[in-house]
Amino acid sequence: MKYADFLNMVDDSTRAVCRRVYAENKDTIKIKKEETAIKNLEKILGAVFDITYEKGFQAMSMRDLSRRSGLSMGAMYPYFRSKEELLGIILRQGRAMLKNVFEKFKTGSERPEDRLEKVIKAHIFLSERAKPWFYFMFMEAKNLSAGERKAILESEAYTEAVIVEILEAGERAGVFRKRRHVLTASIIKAMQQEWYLKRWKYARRKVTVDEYADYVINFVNSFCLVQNSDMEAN
Amino acid sequence: MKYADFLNMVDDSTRAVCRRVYAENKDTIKIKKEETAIKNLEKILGAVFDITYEKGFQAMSMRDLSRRSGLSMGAMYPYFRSKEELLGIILRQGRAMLKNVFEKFKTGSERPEDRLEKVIKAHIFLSERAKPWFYFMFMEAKNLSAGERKAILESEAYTEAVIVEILEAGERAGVFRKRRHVLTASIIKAMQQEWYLKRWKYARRKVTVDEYADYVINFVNSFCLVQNSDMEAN
DNA sequence: GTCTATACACAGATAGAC
DNA sequence: GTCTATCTGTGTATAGAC
Repeated sequence: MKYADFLNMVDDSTRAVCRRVYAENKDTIKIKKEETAIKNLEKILGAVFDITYEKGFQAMSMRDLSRRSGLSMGAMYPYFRSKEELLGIILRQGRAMLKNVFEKFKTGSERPEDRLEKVIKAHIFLSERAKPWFYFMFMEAKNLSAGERKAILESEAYTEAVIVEILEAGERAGVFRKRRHVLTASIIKAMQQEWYLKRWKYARRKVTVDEYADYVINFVNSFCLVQNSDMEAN
Repeated sequence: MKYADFLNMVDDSTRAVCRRVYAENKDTIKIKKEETAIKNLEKILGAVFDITYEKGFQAMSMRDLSRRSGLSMGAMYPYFRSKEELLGIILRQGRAMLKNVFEKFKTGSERPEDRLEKVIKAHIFLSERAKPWFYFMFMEAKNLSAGERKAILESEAYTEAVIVEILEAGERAGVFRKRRHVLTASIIKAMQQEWYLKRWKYARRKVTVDEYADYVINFVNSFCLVQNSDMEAN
């Protein structure tokens, strides 16, 4: 699977995501006209990601956000009751995106080595497609209320458990070596995170997401596969 | 090399670090008595790390810091001119710790595979010894002034370059495979970061730093070392 | 050296005109 | 729906007593 294939399988365009955000928060968003709401949500969320990437969510003032989004303070607040609620909306949506993709890609193939590759790549490709969301979720996860924090941890545990399950199935099937699968899964997640946490590095070096994903798969297979026949360099 | 061996080779106890912080900032710190200064620096830095781990440096108010450190506002400010300068002092010291350890461990052994192991482990062990410093440096690196930001990037590039150099030497010596060494080095760094970014996870699972470091070395060697089957094929 | 009290800028949030 | 003007709390930093 290549990134181009992935894009054909999911619709996580900015517009589509904002439409979902609107639909799922209709009770708190005070704007009635859907088109207006989606258009402004795009401006607001885009501005949040830009500013947050530069200096973090805490350091972003609502005046910063107003300036960058092109909306006045009075025009923004009908979209959320408080800055903290805005944070919650973004994190909830981000988790939902990740979970949806995992549900879609964790099944289907029969061979464990194919399932592993699909799940790892799906995560990396989604983080490429929705880079600002992933960067945001990681960086702002620490500033959360108890409830939000719990949700993040559960989301982390879930994606890790999916990988562990695949590794165990592969060991039973005799294609993966006996390892400490929980540790392996953690390290795989670290490799995936690297992609969206150090976005500037790979952009500057002109490493594509397909190259990176293939490199990770190769790295993981060297360690996990029983017969180590990765003759293909890179 | 085990963590216990590492601890015998470096002195990065809280006290020793605070002594160095005082020595290197004597021009801006207004306290004359060294003992008083070091004692209070320990309180201040400890409180900064505690609060920052919970909610980030930006969200930490100076009143928070005063309460947690046990010093009044008036008693803290002689140690730094502003909150931003406090940030700078911590980051500068953290970079120096990392650089010192790298300089110490990157040479010595002759065989590239031993050098690689030593450098990887030294980084992980230092991050264990000085966990709050590393977590802090990673999480707060984004909120920096231009000068500080540049220094962080150079520090990143330096540690990566050391690893790349070892991988290249190993390839020339015929012990490491031909790979995209820059990508490998990036991924190794991601594995190292995992240890101090997800400290709670490994603490809860009772994974020791020696276990983690050995697992990483094993993972990396699977990918990098020329295998017996390869040599037979040649 | 360390304290308390305070200056004053800026934060998040809202009211009310249009 | 969107604007400007404004309320009120909290932030960083300092002055001056002890």
